[in-house]
Amino acid sequence: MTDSHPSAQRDAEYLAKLQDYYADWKSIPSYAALCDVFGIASKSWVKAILDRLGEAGFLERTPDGMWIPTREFFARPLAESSVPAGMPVSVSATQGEYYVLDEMLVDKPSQTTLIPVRGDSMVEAGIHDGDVAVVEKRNLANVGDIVVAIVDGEFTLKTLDKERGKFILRPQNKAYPVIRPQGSLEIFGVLVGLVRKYR
Amino acid sequence: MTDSHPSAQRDAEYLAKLQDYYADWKSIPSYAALCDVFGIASKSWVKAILDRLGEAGFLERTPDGMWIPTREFFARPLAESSVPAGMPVSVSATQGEYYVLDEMLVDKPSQTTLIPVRGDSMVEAGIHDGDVAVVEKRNLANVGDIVVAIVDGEFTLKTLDKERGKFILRPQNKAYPVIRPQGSLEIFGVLVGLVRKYR
DNA sequence: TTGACGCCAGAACGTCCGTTCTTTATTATG
DNA sequence: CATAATAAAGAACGGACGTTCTGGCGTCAA
Repeated sequence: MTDSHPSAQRDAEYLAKLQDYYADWKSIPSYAALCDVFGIASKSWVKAILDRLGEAGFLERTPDGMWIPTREFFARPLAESSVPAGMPVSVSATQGEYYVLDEMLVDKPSQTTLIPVRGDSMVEAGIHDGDVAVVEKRNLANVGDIVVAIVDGEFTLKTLDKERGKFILRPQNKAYPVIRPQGSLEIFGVLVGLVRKYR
Repeated sequence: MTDSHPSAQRDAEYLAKLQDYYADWKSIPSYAALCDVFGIASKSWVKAILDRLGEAGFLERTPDGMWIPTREFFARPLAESSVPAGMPVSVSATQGEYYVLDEMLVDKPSQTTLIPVRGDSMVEAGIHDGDVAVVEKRNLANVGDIVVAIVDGEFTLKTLDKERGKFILRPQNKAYPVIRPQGSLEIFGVLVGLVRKYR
């Protein structure tokens, strides 16, 4: 392992402040503005901090010299269930499991779309009204997949099943009927992820 | 409706180029660099373009005068459920939709962590074994929030409730008992989002 | 044919920015 | 107590940046 700077913990605080700032403004400001963000008074020290964060892999520079965030900048720790309350999360200790939510859920960005879920026909699969479905667009699916099908010109989210050699759409709520499409069944895509926002 | 400028079509091209640039570099460069991006030679015209994109709602300025993208800038294909069967949904894959999910679920990156859910004590709230909880770390929560509490040195995900003036942790599964902590209750964080990955 | 306007280039200017260097306070180390 | 490393402040400077103003085209209507 290469040298881990002695300023690792402090840099983690600075990184946290920068991440929060970026979440608000989607840009990395000037050194002068970063003085306020970091709560320090000298531009040269800000530069030193950014240089270290750059070496640590959280920031890059464009050919013009502008600071930009890297993929690591957006990653978040995936906790083990046994993590104690302390929570240091030092900069150099990044080799744990980190995840970017989009990368986790989206394999093929160009073929993935987000569809809000309406209704409660899939509650028994844990899919509620207001959830957002992450759907990979393709027209082939396997029995057991949850698919977005087009029935009567409307999207519908159901489990794909087979009955006497024909495809059917099975809701996960006993109050809803099984859909047995006459003729062909048009599949828009396959559910690959689900996202819910609280509050 | 206000006046729609005559330069609308050209501005759309400029916007597209800027979106592509932003997807690559995650920043909006200086006017001089934008001359190259847009393929024009005068900074003043770049400023005029950005001013119009700002008026159109695609860009904002920070208090320091720096240009930043707005939510409109990241227009992504969030389909309406009533969309008919045609479905182009061919938004170019180059757009900044890469970090949209993160942005949607995470307000304060530095205080947000991902915790895998184990067990089925919250199934009736649509939270299943294997889901990933997006948790904002703080020790204050309101009654009704779903919180990550620390009980016997282990994380547990429960709904926070109050009973006879004391906080209790209520599972959303009739097979599990309500937890009535003696003494104080240590709250690790509040559930702000949920993510599930299929297959 | 003449303005009026959209589109763009170029120059001028003051200010702010990033860099580097020097200096100071604080903390470890022995 | 001495020494060094760390953490930060501050000044100085050249250049880049954003802004504004002026001017040159092309085009379309009057």
